[in-house]
Amino acid sequence: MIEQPYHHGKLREALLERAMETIEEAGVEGLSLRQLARDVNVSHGAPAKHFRDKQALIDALAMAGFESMNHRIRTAAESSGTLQERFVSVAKAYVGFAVSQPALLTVMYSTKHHPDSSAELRNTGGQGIEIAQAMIIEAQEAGVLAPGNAETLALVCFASLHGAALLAAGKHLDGATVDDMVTATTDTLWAGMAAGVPAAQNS
Amino acid sequence: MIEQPYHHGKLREALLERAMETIEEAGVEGLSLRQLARDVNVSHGAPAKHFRDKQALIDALAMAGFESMNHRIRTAAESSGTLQERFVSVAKAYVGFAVSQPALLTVMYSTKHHPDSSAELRNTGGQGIEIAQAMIIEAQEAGVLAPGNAETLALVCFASLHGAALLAAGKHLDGATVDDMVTATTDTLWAGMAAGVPAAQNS
DNA sequence: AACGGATGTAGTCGCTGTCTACATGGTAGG
DNA sequence: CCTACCATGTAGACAGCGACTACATCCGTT
Repeated sequence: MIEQPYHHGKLREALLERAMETIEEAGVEGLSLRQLARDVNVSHGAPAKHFRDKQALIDALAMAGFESMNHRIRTAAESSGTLQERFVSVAKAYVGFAVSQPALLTVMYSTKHHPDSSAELRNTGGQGIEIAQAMIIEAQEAGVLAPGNAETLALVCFASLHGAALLAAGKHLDGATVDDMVTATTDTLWAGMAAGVPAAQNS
Repeated sequence: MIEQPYHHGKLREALLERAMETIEEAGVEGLSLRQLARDVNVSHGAPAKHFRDKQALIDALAMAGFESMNHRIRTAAESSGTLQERFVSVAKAYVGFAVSQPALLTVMYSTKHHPDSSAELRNTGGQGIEIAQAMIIEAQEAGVLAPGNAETLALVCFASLHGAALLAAGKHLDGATVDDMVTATTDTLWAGMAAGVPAAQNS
């Protein structure tokens, strides 16, 4: 019989790890602090010493999710190939993350975070857009894409892929494959950005 | 003093109406059957006679949401103007709905509906895509848009606007206006669909 | 007028998040 | 060395929740 030490030692990490598993199995609303405590063999009040709130734990999950996501996006952005190929790479990285951890993505973009966490989350969550924006600017300067407001275009690309990711994560894509969906989205967006907006060009 | 009749009479509708208000004020997780019962002056067990479950009530909310949304989209699709103008109209109708009732939209696209409700919801929720698809086919036949898989393209458009809607609803658009966002998205998508996918054309 | 189903009430159960008081154990200062 | 402190864990309590049950009331049918 192994004696459990009075202090767990790495309770915070253990809670986060187990919580990650739980939300993917049962969703956020299936997450219970008490059950979580039972899962890691600790009293029901112990988690409160590391997360003042249930929401605080969820915020920490979201934060970890953004960091993991940003890492995947960044490595995809640094891949080799043409600008368009790297653009597609980033898109697939994002949607791939979303599909692999759909519940986490929902938590990350949930509206109700603690005020203090919210600022930090917003900051960390915006990095994906910045990377997309940098790629668009680079393509515009290279003449591959038509001129245009890169900030807005990056937001459009991000939003579009975000939508595709959420639909894929929620299994709302009827017949289409996730990969087909991403390819079609990036192709259409890239073609649209390459062509530019006709109305703006006529004036 | 007005005597309350023993039977409420329209309890189901009253519950749905109040629940709509509540989720927009406090989110789905802020919705409590007991509080709801108190709000409409009935006992805490009364709602169970109309919704076996809390989830059943939420499913009913989602269903009502889709019907309301479909109505808005359909009227927008029947507006006058060029195909592109009608396309933008539909997009604005969708995003407008999303922004006006963000919590409801979240509920509508939530993953965990009852199995029986799920089929009905999926059916009702797909109408928006069908409308988009019909418009794209019409534009392709008119030669305004390049040929291409209309079903996939409709899904791409829907997903993109869905993403924009969710970001807008969740206040994740930093500086950009919702209207700017929709305009930029539809412009880019339309231009992309008009140009077609170069890779496919080269072969 | 009597029956029976639909609707609402009241009580209970186990579960939850949060709060409190207390126990434990590592660590730094005298 | 030991003592005081603070972070960490335990144990108990509380109100609120969803769901279930037994019972009350109303209303349409026959």
